[in-house]
This record gives sequence, C-alpha cells and structure tokens, in this order.
Amino acid sequence: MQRARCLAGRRLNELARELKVPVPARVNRAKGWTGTLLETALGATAASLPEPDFQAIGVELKTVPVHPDGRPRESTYVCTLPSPGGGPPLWQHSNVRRKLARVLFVPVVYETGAGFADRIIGTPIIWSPSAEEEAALRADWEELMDLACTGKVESITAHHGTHLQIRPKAANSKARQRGVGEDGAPAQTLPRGFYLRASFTASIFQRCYARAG
DNA sequence: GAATGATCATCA
DNA sequence: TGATGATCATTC
Repeated sequence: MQRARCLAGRRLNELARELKVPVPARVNRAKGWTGTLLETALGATAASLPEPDFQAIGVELKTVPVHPDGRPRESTYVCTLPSPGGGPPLWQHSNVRRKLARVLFVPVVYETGAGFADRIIGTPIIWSPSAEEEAALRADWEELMDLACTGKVESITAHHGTHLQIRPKAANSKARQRGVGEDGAPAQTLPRGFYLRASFTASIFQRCYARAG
C-alpha cells in the first residue's frame, strides 16, 4: 500500500520512462499495457499464472480506468468461466472467490480520448468483500454457474447477474474451448469470463473514499 | 492454444 | 453516454 500510494498522482508515461518500459504509440493496441506497467511498478510476481498477483500476501492487483469524477469507465475482468467436470460447482472452491478475497484496486484517471501522457494514477484501495458483498457475489455466481453447467451457457448474456456477469473472453468470436452444450453434453463453446460490473466497483470506491475522506 | 493483462467498437 | 459483445498484445 505504501508503494501504491507513492504512485498516486503520477502520469503513466513518466512512470514508464522511469521503469524503462516503452510507451505504445497507439493506446488502442495496448489494452493490457497499463496493468502490466503497474505490476512492474509494484513488483507483482505471478504474471500469466492463475494465482494472485502478489503470491506471498494473497493480493490480486486490478487497475481500473476511471472518469475524472471517480466512476469506473469499464467492468473489471475476474477470471475465466471454468471448464466442466468434477461434480457440482461450489462457491467455496471457485476462482471468483479466490481472486476477490483480497484486491488492490489502482484507479487510472483520464478523460475520453486521452493518451498515456494524460492518464494519472489515483489513490489505491485495498478491498475484501464484506459479508453482504460476498453473499451477493455468491448468489450471482451460483445462478450463472447453474446456467453454464446445465446446457444453457449459450443463453447467458451480460444482462444476467446483479454484480457479477459473464461475457466473452477470447481472441475473437470464433474461438472455441471445451464446454457444455445445449443438451448438457460436452461441446465446443466460446470462451467466457466473469466480470465485475462497473456499478459494483463504483460502490466499493465510493465507500472506501468516503471513509478515507 | 491458453493463459495473463484489459479496452475497443458498436448500438441502443 | 453507457453497457454489451468483440477484440488486442504478450507470454509460455
């Protein structure tokens, strides 16, 4: 948290220059660049592994694009929809619960159309779900997993779920992976992932900033 | 190809 | 403008 707080107020291109990380010429071709830059700046260790970013302390790092007024600009990716197999899915064993057990949110503030030079790191937040939040996430997860495991995965849209939603997470719309088909039998389906709605992260940010002043 | 990191492009 | 569905770069 000390290291993250030290980054608040910094511009992304300045931070990149200090870390000797090249700044992409086009923002729309560098979707993951900000997240990777913050991982480098904070010393995250589990890049490209299904583990918390900071393994030793069990913390997941999420950079969140926000409007100048502090509202998240986008939903937040959590993890992939698991492949089928191994009995009924249990919340206690889910990757969603593991990933969200402890999260360091780092807001990155900018106006529409801004380049990396005009994107500024905001005040970081360390968050764990309250009992109420976990119950709500669990309810969404169980509803979505029930659809996904009973042959209705193709009927799932981003409209399902109050705080947690399922959306495509793939190189393109033609990508396929092992999944459950219409009849409940194995089939090739579009890879999907769990995302936190922007309204959910907005409520987290609002509560944390209200408490901190 | 599958995982990580997310944001883009489109349309209501 | 905001949410959904689609997509991009990199690494292993």
